[in-house]
Amino acid sequence: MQPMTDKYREEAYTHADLYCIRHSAAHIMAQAVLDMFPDAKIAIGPPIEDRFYYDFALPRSLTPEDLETIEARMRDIIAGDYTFERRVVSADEAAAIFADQPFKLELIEGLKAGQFDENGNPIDDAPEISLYTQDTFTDLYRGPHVASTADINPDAIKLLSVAGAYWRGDENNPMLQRIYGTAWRTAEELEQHLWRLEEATRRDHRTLGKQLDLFSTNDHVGAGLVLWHPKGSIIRREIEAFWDELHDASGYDFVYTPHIGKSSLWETSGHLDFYADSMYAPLQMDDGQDYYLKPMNCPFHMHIYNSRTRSYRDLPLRFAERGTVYRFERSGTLHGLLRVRGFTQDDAHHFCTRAQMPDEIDFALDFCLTMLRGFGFEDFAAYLSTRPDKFVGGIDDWEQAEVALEAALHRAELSYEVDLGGGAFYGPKIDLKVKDTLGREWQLSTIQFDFNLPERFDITYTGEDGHEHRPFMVHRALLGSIERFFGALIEHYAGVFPVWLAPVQASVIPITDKHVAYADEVKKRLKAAGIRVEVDDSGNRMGYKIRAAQEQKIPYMLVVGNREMEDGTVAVRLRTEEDLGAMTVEDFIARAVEVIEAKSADL
RNA sequence: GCCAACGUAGCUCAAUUGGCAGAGCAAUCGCUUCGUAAGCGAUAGGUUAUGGGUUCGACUCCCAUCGUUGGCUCCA
Repeated sequence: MQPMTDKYREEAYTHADLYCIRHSAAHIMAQAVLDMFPDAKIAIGPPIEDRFYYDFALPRSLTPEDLETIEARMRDIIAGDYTFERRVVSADEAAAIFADQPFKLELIEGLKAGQFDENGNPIDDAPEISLYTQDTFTDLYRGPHVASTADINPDAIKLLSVAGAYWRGDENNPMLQRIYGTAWRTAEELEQHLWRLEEATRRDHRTLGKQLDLFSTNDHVGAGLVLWHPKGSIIRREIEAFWDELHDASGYDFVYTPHIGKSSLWETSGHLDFYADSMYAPLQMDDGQDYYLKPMNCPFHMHIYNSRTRSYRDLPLRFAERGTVYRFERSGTLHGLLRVRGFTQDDAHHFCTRAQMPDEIDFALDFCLTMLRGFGFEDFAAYLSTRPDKFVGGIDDWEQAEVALEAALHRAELSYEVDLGGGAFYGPKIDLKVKDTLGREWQLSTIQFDFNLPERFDITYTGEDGHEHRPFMVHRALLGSIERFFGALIEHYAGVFPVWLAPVQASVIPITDKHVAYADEVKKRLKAAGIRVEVDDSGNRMGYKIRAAQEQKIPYMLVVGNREMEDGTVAVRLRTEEDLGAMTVEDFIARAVEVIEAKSADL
């Protein structure tokens, strides 16, 4: 279980040929853009995961047609078989070469001072300045490149999109135009990559949410505020029922707290100091008080803790709540269910003594994995974030907490990356991401120490020694937000939910109107067994009804005609297109109930 | 918030240079009563996101607002 840092990852990629291919492709693209816009100012153009980009300041906005032109020009340059020639120069020489390229001059200054490299990443030492030239284009780059432009496969490159990006990632800087492209060794690899992109589109939870009638948002309600439709709500209720069941079995106390609280509460918690910008504006009432919609549940839980004296005998104490919180996220950041303004955190706060703390973390991580595995996620990526430069609390507490987090990761046999100094100012944390069937990572769970709020709310317990002590407090969210989790779940399953989550589990399909009464009878019996079932009594033919059920990804289609009516059976067709033939209603119920109770992925 | 694109029927999309807003699916009503992914016909459905402007005339051009999308920034 080796920790793998970002730096290590980047190193590994640097030496791979795809890194060279993409970086070289970026340079070729920059040359193509300069051919088209001789006055263009070029910024940076690094390879990134699966792709590359280059940023430009251009006299006008690029259009999708421009991308085609640029791509065609890139193929010409590739066909030209121009060598990538490396040259080491002094900073002054470099400055002379890039005299009319202000972004490059800034980078050269950075290289000279040893502040950041040619991609704008922070570095320690001043490296030598090397240039690469192909044909008419020269760029700053440490290397390596492919030998010649002809080493790029013209059938394995594609420009993907154009987007705005701030120079050096700082929103106070000018906005540049960024062209994203992708480059691979072979046309097959490119094809595969494009297929993955299409597959991601096919699984898009926003599209599926509409098709399956799961949820919507609405101009009249407000951006980032989700309406859960009946079918989406069924899934949510199943998620929540499972969540309740596990929490009940694991020593949690359930709590409920209000949606708003007085300004003084958020002053005490510090939220108004740090996060006022992303909180909804206050409700100003006649009592002279300002009330705020809650951006977090913690302050309320603090007050529940503080509502009486606590003994070490009470600890560990675990308050759990699915609390709906509101954050006024910047408009440009909203995205389907994944980034919204009103969402339900599956929150819990653990309070424990110093001695209990390591076990408490073990417990929290185990619990987390149990829950996520229950939803069919098997592949996890863990991230440990440690103490930043600015922090509150004692260094000893931080160190013990970090040790406990790391030990829990080892015990759970999770590989993880360490983000040194990446923790929040109030405590170190573990973030857990799940990988879906396409290998994409979804940030869901977090287990996070807090050395700030216990202090601010002055929470204590009476120890064995009769004195007051400060408990350790841990925030913990497993699914993160129910909305975001739902989005991830939709995409993970591509809307083809396991039976226990499927909004409609069985569709009874009468072949003609004569069979509707029997279909209703079947429905009644299935319903009594707790199966979510509907009868398709539309005037359509059987084939049409099957198609309709198939499109709604309903797991079981129960066809009933004369034969079934006489025998008291149903003809079972699965959404996998497998035909199980006729079986008695009791047999079907037994099978379905077993699958549902086991939360099985199979039908 | 920033850059860019977009917003037409419940859904997916058309509509020539500014000149009568249309199709498929879904819905409704008929006909059909059918054996494992779309039977036939008819009807209805619109202040073209909202508000303003230019014009004889605006879905089309301009401005503002709201929303969506791709990114950037942010994400307690």
